[in-house]
Amino acid sequence: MKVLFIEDEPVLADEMLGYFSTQGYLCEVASTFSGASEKIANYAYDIVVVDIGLPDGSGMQLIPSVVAQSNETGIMILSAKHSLPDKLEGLKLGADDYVTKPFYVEELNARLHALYRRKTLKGTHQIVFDSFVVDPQSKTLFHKNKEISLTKKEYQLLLYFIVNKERVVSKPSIAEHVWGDYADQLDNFDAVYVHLMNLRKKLNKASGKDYIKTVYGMGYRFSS
Amino acid sequence: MKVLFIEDEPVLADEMLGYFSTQGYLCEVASTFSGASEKIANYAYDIVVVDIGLPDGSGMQLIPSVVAQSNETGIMILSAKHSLPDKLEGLKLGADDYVTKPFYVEELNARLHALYRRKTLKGTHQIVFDSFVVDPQSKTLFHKNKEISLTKKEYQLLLYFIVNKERVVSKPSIAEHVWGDYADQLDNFDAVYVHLMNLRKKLNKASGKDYIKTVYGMGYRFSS
DNA sequence: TTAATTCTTTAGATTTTCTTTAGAATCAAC
DNA sequence: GTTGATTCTAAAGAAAATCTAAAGAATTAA
Repeated sequence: MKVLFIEDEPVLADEMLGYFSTQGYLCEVASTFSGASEKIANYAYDIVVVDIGLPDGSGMQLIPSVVAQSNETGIMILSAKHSLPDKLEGLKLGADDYVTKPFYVEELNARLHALYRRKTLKGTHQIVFDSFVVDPQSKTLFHKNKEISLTKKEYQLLLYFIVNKERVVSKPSIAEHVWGDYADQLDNFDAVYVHLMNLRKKLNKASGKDYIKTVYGMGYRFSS
Repeated sequence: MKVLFIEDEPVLADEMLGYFSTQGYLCEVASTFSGASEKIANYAYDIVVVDIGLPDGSGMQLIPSVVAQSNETGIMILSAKHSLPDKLEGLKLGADDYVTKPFYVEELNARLHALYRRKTLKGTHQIVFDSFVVDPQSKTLFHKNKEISLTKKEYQLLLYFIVNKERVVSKPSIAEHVWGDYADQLDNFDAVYVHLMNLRKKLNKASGKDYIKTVYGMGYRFSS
């Protein structure tokens, strides 16, 4: 689970980072409004924990941008006890829950867990391109209501192509994003080739169209 | 919505009663452990709000009896700020959420609303899929009026599949939801496998159909 | 045109994941 | 406590996915 903590108090930020890292969360911290904005715009998080009181702006204003980015991301508000109107306002803006400062990290942990569970149950957000539909929930691909079974690697490849639609992506960057840290262990790009071709064939077979075009010497471009 | 407030402080009890009555709730108050026990045993509530600190016993001990009475009833704990262990204990016993004293009634209101929504989603009466019927009350499964005996784990598995019908659920999420906090203690997923296969066989034997399909590398999908 | 590079395709080896079975440990009812 | 049912562990075999390798095709650059 990937969590972004937006908190300007270094002591509290450190405590949360320390605790939740050991709990197996993938943690990131932003200490300013602008820093948080940038992270929200560029990365996807399962949960964003936002402190309302920030030095350079109200965390409240961050909530809509999180919602806009992905409504699968859970939003947890941290706020001082006496600012109830803030909390209610936050919930209205799309936050899912809030915890009052001061609090025990264990309590926040319990709430984050509950929030995550609730969120993962929902999220029927689907990605559409041409006559294809990708359902991230079930990690399946449909073409005109017919399911096209993809292997894990093929699915990840497809997602990376969709994210970079109409752009040329190089093999090294594909390797890095689909294979992650283990990309170096691949002696060559044979595996990339093979999975790419398999995905290409499946898409072609279902639709009769070539979605993945080769850009010789550069990489591949996915376009509809 | 019918709510039982278990609270011994008259001032707070009055405040809640006054506020929630105007909000259109059907409210009842119990100020002692014994009084609360009696009400729980004899009436059905949508939500029970229970204060942990009561003069003649811990509200904690009331939780199991509420759960036993009906697992459709939502349970909200009220507790002092410094009694975190109590709260966690309460959640383990089956409570759904908690609010720390002191609190604003608006906050409690927001939480009760959220809790109610969550609870009513869960479906109460009987769950039907194909020629199967699940009766959550008695926790039994029927196929064309013939009872199919399920073990506890198999029943929980089935329920989790039904909730996530037509979606792929991963083994880790199955482990988390069926085995709960103890999921980590399972060294591997052998147990998940075994119970899953047993359930699959029972469903298949009764109906001749395969309801649980394997999605290689992803998990399983339950579909009718 | 030719050589070098990059890409495609295929087949089989390797690894991972799933199924099945059997028996040990645990739990619950008597 | 004893018994029976349930749950968990372990291990072996099956199935699927992934990777490797190698040969042929396409593209580019000299």
